[in-house]
Formats: sequence, structure tokens, C-alpha cells
Amino acid sequence: MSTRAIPKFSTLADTVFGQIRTAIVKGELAPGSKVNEPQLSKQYGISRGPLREAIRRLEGCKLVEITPNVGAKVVSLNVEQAIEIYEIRESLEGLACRLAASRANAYECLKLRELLSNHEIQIESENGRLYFQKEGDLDFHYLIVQLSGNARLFNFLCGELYHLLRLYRVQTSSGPSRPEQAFKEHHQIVDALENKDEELAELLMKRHIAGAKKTLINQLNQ
Amino acid sequence: MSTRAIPKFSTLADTVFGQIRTAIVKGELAPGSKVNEPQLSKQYGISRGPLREAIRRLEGCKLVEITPNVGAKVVSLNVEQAIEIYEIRESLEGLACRLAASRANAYECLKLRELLSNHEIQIESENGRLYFQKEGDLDFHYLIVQLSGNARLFNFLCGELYHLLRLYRVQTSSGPSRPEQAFKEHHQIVDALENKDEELAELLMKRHIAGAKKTLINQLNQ
DNA sequence: TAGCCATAAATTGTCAACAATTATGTTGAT
DNA sequence: ATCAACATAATTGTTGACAATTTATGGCTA
Repeated sequence: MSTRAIPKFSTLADTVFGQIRTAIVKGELAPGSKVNEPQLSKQYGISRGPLREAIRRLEGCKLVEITPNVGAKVVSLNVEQAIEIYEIRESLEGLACRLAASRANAYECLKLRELLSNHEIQIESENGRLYFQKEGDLDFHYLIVQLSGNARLFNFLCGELYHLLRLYRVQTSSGPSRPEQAFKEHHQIVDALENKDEELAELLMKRHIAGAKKTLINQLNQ
Repeated sequence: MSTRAIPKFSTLADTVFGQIRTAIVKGELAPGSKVNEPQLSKQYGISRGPLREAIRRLEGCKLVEITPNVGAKVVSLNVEQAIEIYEIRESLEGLACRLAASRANAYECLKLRELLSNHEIQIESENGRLYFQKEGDLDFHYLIVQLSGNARLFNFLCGELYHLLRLYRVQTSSGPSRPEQAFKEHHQIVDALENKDEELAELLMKRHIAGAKKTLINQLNQ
């Protein structure tokens, strides 16, 4: 009741879509668990109509899978699907990085360096190490994709694929990552951007992601 | 009435989703036109509930754009978006072709040759020339993506992006294409697949799509 | 005539009830 | 004890009605 009184810029379906997506990505809705419509409609204080629309949007993001007459389940990603996702990611972020290299100006590169500086500071603490591994890395990639200038690419990667990636944080026990290595690679990528070296930028990004893929797969396999 | 009496394996929302998607891709629902819920619900003989779910799925496929409290519009693609789409397509189909080269066996390559033979026959007639330009080309790409073995890649390209590409057929006046050239390039790609030459397969496919992109952009610009 | 405000119509958003299907649990027979 | 069939409960699918918002209409003033 209080929620609808304040802004009302969006529709209930869209609002709840975002809320459920967050719940899934945070693991509050466990992978593989059933999406119960009566329960969720009570929980969010809406009727089943807009809720079902939200679920249909989640289906579009591949965050839930709907079986007719049975209902929706939160996706549960296995190793094979991780490989598929990372193959796509490597290809598209390579593209994004190449485009970014051709378009980024000095100011934007500076902003990237600032972001990396913040990461460096946060890596110091064990807490930050966790943070970096969890969200900081995606922040960097988020910016690169934005700099690519390809809006559709941005929507797909940052609006869909990255949310799926976050799911793996839920499913893996968040084991030790490789923040220093990633940090170094990020700086190399910005170097390439500053030099407007499209080929190198693409190559470095692809290699960077291939490394992350290996790390994830190792975590998933044991 | 007759449609629901026969199978009933699927839900109304899913059925109508497919019907509307076809209508959009065929141009029966013009690009940029408004999606009127009362009208469509009458037309398809369903209530607005499942219709709205179908529209939400279409939104996920980027075939319509929804503005809160205003409604959905069929997307209208301009040159800039064509460039964006083809940048993505070039990258991902390059990936698909590389994966296909690593996985395709002799039988599958034979099937590809058969498909191309059929295309060759159909190119003879002016009618076939149109056919090839319209659907035949996508058939080939469809198969390649299938051979990649990456299900998520398949779903994205064949379940989303290709439908968007078909929209350009509606928006361009279907001007003269380049069937012989494409036909030749297709055979070169199969050559690479037979030789399991991943790098060449990827390169040829990317070049092939870059050519198609140029053709389309020229058509869109005049 | 152009612009603007008030009103009316149409459309979208939301809800609650009903129908159809699936899941659950119990009973009874072998 | 296991399994099948039946009855029951819960969940999904669908509908029509109502509320809120937007869009169209028409008359008014400058």
C-alpha cells in the first residue's frame, strides 16, 4: 500500500519483476525451487495477474523456466551451461572491448582507471577481496560494454547475461578467486583502449574471460 | 475455437505469442504500429490476461516495446540498430561456426551440402532467387548454429535475433540481393567445416555476415 | 485560426472469482 | 508391504469486471 502511494512511475508487474530478479540473483529464491504464484502474490501484496506478467519477463531473461500447467522454476545452472554462457560472453565482450577501443576517449579511460583504483584499495582488505570477486569485476565489464556504444549489446549483456553469471555466486561456495590477476588484466585492457588498439583490446578481453571461465569451471567441478 | 479443440498441449499465452510473432515478422502487424489489447484479444478469441503474458514474452524477444500506461508498439528498426544487430550477429555466428567446425562430422557436412544443392536449384528461377534471399540464407545459418552444440547460443540466435532480421525484409523493399555470392561463400564455409579448420570457418562466416550487413545497410540508406 | 482547458471515450493496469489441470493422500486389493 | 485407483487439495490457466491513466473530442477564449 505504501509502495504504490509514493512514486507510481512504473507498473506493478515491472516492479515485482525487479524484486523477484533480485531475490533470485541473491539466492533468496533457491536455484531449482518452484515459483509459487499464490505465495509470491501474497508476499509482494499483488494479485496473480501482474505477477504472472513478471514471471513471463523472468522467463525472457532465462532466470526461470516455465512448464505449462506445472509452473515456473528458478533456473539451476550446471557446468555445461556455464561453458555455453562463457563461450557467448567471451565472444560478445571481445566485441564490446574492440568497439570500446575504437570509441573511448581520454576522459572515459580515466574513469576506468579510477574504478580500478577503487578496486585496488578494496583488494587490500579480505572483505574487499570478496567484494572484488563478487561485484567489482562485473562493474569493470559493465563499463566496457557501455563504452562499446552498442545499446543492444549492452542490454543483452548487462540486462540478461550478467544476472545469470551472478547466479553462479549462489551455486558455488564462493571459493578463492584471482583478484590480483584480474586486476592486472583489467589495467592491460585499459592500456589497449587508450592506444585505440582494437585488436589487442579484443584479444585481451577474450583471454581475460577465458581465464575466468576456467576458474569457475574448476570451482563447479569439485 | 478449432485451434484449441485439437491439441491443447500448450497454454493460450504461448500459442498466441507464436501467432503474434508470426504476424509481426510477416509484416501483418506493421513496424511502429500500436499493439491494441482489446482488438487483439477479440481477434484471437482470448481474454486480455493471457494476451498480456504473450506481449510480455514478445517484449523479451525485443519484438515489441512496452511503455507503462501507454502500451506496446511493434519495433521499428533503423539503420543504427541494423548495425548493432549485425555486429552481434557477426561475433556470435563466427563463434557458432568455429564451434561447428570442431564438432561437425561427415554426415552433418553432407546434410549442409544437400541444403546448398537445393538452394542452387532454387536460384535458377527468379522465384527461387527471391526465396533464397528471403529464407534460404537463414536456413543455412540455422543449421550451422545448431551444429555448434551450444544450446543457449542457438536459442538466442534462432529464437530471437533471426526473427528480428526477418523484420528487415518487411521494412526494406526486398531489393536485389546477392544470392550467387552468398551461395559461393556458403560452400567455402562447409569446406572449412569438413577440414575442421576452426579459425578459417570463423573468419569466413564473419566475412560472410559482414557482406550481408553492407548489402542491408545500402538498401536501408537509399 | 491557434491554443488551451474541461470533459468524454478509449485503453491500460489490477483484481477476484471460476475452470481446468496437476499434485497429494487415502483406501483397498493383491 | 506395494501398487493402483480414487478422492481431495492445491496450483495453474482463464475470464470478466472495475479502477486508474492516457488519449481523443469539443467548445471556449484570445
